[in-house]
Amino acid sequence: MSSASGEPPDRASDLTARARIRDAAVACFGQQGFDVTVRTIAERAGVSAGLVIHHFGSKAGLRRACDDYVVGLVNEIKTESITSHDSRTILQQLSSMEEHAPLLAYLFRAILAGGETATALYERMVSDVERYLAAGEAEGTVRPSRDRAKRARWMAANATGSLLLLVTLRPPDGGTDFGRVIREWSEEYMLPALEVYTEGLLTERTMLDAYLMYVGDPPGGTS
Amino acid sequence: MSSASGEPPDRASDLTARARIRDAAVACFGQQGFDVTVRTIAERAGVSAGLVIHHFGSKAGLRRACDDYVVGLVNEIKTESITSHDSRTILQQLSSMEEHAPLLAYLFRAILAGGETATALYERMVSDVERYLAAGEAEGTVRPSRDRAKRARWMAANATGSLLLLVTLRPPDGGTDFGRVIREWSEEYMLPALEVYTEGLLTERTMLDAYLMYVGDPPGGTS
DNA sequence: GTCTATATAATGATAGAC
DNA sequence: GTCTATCATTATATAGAC
Repeated sequence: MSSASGEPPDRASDLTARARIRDAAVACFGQQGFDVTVRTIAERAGVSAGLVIHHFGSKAGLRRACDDYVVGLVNEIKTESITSHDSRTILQQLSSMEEHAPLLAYLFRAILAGGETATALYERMVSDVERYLAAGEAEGTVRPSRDRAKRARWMAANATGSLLLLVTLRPPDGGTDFGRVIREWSEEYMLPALEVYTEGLLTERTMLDAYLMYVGDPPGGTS
Repeated sequence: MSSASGEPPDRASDLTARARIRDAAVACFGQQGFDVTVRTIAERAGVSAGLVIHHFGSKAGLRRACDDYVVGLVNEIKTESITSHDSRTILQQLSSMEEHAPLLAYLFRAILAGGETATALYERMVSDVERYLAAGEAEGTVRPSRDRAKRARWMAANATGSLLLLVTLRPPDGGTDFGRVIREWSEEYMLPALEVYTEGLLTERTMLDAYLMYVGDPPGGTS
């Protein structure tokens, strides 16, 4: 089913200048944000600025191509890890692999910049969290919530947002080292998070009950 | 101690074009980020672009002036609320006042953009949270943490980060309505947060104990 | 396919009239 | 103090040679 002998394999077509430009763009966008110039990207890819436009039409076109490429890669990684029954969130999965650091950086730049792709990627993270919460509840390690979807959204927002904050507040000279950021994040927030998740934060139920009352839910359940 | 009768009051000097430009800049920066053009700001202030530069030297100078102005205002509000024994975090205090929406928007844009001012403002939020945690522990409503500073940092990061996320992900056509964002934030995250804070998330201590062991702390305390 | 040279547009900043 | 007109720079995008 392959071609005639002696021919190079088909996927070598992904090593053309077009692919090199795309890879360079993902790296540049991730490290320096979407304000990088086309010239910088071209230099990194070892081509001229004109060629970049020639292949992608415009800088916006290049951005779209990068979005598609990154989303596709994330999908691949997700699929792969699902079939291997890996029960970690997409963030954990990605951050655990050093080779995916550029991907992660791009992802966070995209979220930082807003827009449709950012929303889509974030929504995927939310549903990941919800799935793992459901699994935890099923096996009895996670207390059921009155609203699992909201809890998932809250936890995803906290994780993503606090990481976002680390990325933006520490302006690492000239380029974001995502491995470092993730390490810093887990070292800094693991203890307080586990503490509150295990033992709670408040000693009284008054605030929760007051809120439940306020939104019309009877406090204490039905029993 | 005042000047001769008939003169206009001194603080009228804050209503000059310079002040109008500064106010317009704070609003524009807050709504659209720091990429807004000087011309846009000038138009909003009702003056020419040249006058903006004339008063502030450069766009960077204008940015600095806005930073100083906003930090000053935040200080005022903080001082005011401290003397009135208001026990809310700076975020809560600011968000409760509709008239401060532009301030909040600017603050978050500054954090989003990174830099010294952002770090300073964020550190202030962190120490706010730590102070309120200490007060809660003192009056017995908050469970003491093994590391209060880290807990404060974690909670501040979650609150600020999740809000940041809302701001960036919902690209409100042409300008961020911070009142709406804050309302959405509290409606969305209040229940899951209170739930976890009151009842905890995990049913077992295994993860926490394993972590404490890992970092060298004996689980379960000293008794 | 790829490069060099150039057109075009936007923006920050300057100069000088009023 | 304020405006208009203009400059200088930078960046995207185009045109045409090779």
